[in-house]
Amino acid sequence: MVDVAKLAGVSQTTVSFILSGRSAGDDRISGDTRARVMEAIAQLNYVPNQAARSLRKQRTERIALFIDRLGAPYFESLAQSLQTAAEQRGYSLILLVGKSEAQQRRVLQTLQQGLVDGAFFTSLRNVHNADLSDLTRAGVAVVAYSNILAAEGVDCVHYPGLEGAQNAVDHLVRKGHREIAFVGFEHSVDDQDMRLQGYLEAMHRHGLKPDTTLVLFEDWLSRERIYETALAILKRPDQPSGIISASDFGAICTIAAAQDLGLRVPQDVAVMGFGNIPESRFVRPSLTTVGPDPLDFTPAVDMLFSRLSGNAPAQSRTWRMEWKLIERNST
Amino acid sequence: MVDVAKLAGVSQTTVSFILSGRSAGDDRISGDTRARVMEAIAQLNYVPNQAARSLRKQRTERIALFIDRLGAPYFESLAQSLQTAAEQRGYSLILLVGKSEAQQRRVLQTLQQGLVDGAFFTSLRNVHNADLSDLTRAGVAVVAYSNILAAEGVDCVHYPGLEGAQNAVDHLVRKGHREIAFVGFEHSVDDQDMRLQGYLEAMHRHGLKPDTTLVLFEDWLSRERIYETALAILKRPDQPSGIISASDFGAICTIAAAQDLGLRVPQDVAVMGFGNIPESRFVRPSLTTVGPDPLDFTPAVDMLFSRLSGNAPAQSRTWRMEWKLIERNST
DNA sequence: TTGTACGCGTTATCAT
DNA sequence: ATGATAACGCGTACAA
Repeated sequence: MVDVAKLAGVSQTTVSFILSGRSAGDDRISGDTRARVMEAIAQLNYVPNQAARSLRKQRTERIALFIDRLGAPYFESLAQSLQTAAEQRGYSLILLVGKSEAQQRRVLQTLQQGLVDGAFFTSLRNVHNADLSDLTRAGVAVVAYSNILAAEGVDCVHYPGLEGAQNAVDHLVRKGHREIAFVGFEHSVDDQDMRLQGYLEAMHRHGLKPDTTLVLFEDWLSRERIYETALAILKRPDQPSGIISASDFGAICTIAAAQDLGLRVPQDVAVMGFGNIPESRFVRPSLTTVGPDPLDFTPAVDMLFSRLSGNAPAQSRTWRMEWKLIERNST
Repeated sequence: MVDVAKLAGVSQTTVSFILSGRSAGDDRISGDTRARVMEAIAQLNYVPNQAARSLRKQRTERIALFIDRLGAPYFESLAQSLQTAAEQRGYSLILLVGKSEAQQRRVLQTLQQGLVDGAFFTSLRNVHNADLSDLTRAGVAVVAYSNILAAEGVDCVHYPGLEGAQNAVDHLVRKGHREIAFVGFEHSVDDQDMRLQGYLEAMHRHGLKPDTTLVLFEDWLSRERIYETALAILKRPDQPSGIISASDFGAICTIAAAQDLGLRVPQDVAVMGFGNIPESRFVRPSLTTVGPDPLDFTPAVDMLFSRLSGNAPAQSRTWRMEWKLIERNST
């Protein structure tokens, strides 16, 4: 910046003023000076240094979206919404990925160190209330996609896992099924997801015997593992006639397993999933699923930016997503 | 840091020394002082400020992976490799997403402003040689996944799109097909991808008439659009008996379109894709595809880190990926 | 309309 | 074994 100033024959202050944009509607800098400075900037290929700017302004003008894996389409539209909203407000979006506990803790630490002004957490196993409080205390705006996380000043997105699973069971019962299996994943002590509970309650209500298989959360990420699990279930003597998979991902692998055993879907076994991911419309048979439709995260994004601009209440707010049962050809 | 120093009764310099880890094998700091400082840090919940550290050290100890969309599984394992390698070396990984030209340019700018020390570019339409040169000039280590990008000091990952497409055609011809269509996407002037060229050359070699449909690059991201495109092709009077889709994504939608028209895959129409994404194994029929197997990006990751540590040659290096034809049940 | 001077929170050099 | 001091590059209150 000093070099630019020197070349333009002005002081560094003037350059800074021009770049900070505060001179935009201002009458501070003369058109002539301005032109000379811009010229010098172009000539020297100058770009302001973010670290210095952040240090001085005490904000980064960046936000982060924290996910546990790439390649999961459910949060793709959230990322899009966040990025669009961020750009409109002069922020930029970065994505942070953490799968293992160690990775997630490392990411939390970089967040603490002031990497961004605001962060959006998707449902992550190793992030706890205390972590979120630490962040808000450090002045970071936080929104979390979770049914159980709760911390002062942290806004939450809730999702109807309980009701969704109940609807799924009701749907299959309506279709005449009585042996309905549930394939989900093990949660930690706290069952934040509630899909398993919804399944159990609905089965009980219908007087049906529950039949649950829970894979490890880590394995939930692996198509191979779910395929094998489905295969095992479908080979049992008491083979169910309906399978509810806790994710569309899993449901698709389950359909593959069924077909490989010579079973027709939905005639011999009905399969449904959760999430309404784009893929669910383009597998054959297309997948009956419980999920958002359309997938619009705007309210959640707005919560984050209202916190960033400081006009959000001190207490937490909640936005509850809606999930519908979308009937297609797999049930 | 001053607060910590005060509480521990030492100078700020000492605290810095302890935190920078330089005292590790050193006899500089006495065990006693060290303990007092750590105690104070814990008590005050102190975390060092990244912006200040970056400003002073002139490096961020961060690297970035630049992709054009979430939810595309092809680069998931690259992200994993990068993150693992980064953590081993004390770096952290952030993901940058840019789909539209405007977004990609904005991301390039934040990169220029010193967001990271090194960046890995996946094949992006609006990033050009000049952009990469600008970055290297700014001291950023750059590796690019691209067949045509080339800039001094930028390492590249090449992929065999040409040969891959030729193999695809050969495979279908061997299976007895003569009407083979290619569904790809429009590239900019420069055809960096080479899959179209490979298809054309192989068709010519076999004395077959090419039949290509190119969707807009933007539409390539949309399953709906590719589904419709496939539908249109399969409804033509001169319906092809084999379709090569430039991505597994597209191939899966093509299979759906075929099945919706009552066509059996592969008996009535054979379909194949590119990429060998995990999903390709778990759709039914499973997908014949041309792609890496296993998907191992280690050499590319090593190139980036050797640049970061400064022991890389000034000129560019190249690593050429291998793609195999993986025959499954869709052909 | 422009310039001077200071501080943001670190690390690094040097002196003690 | 520890401390004083000077940058790193920028934004802004205040003076001119």
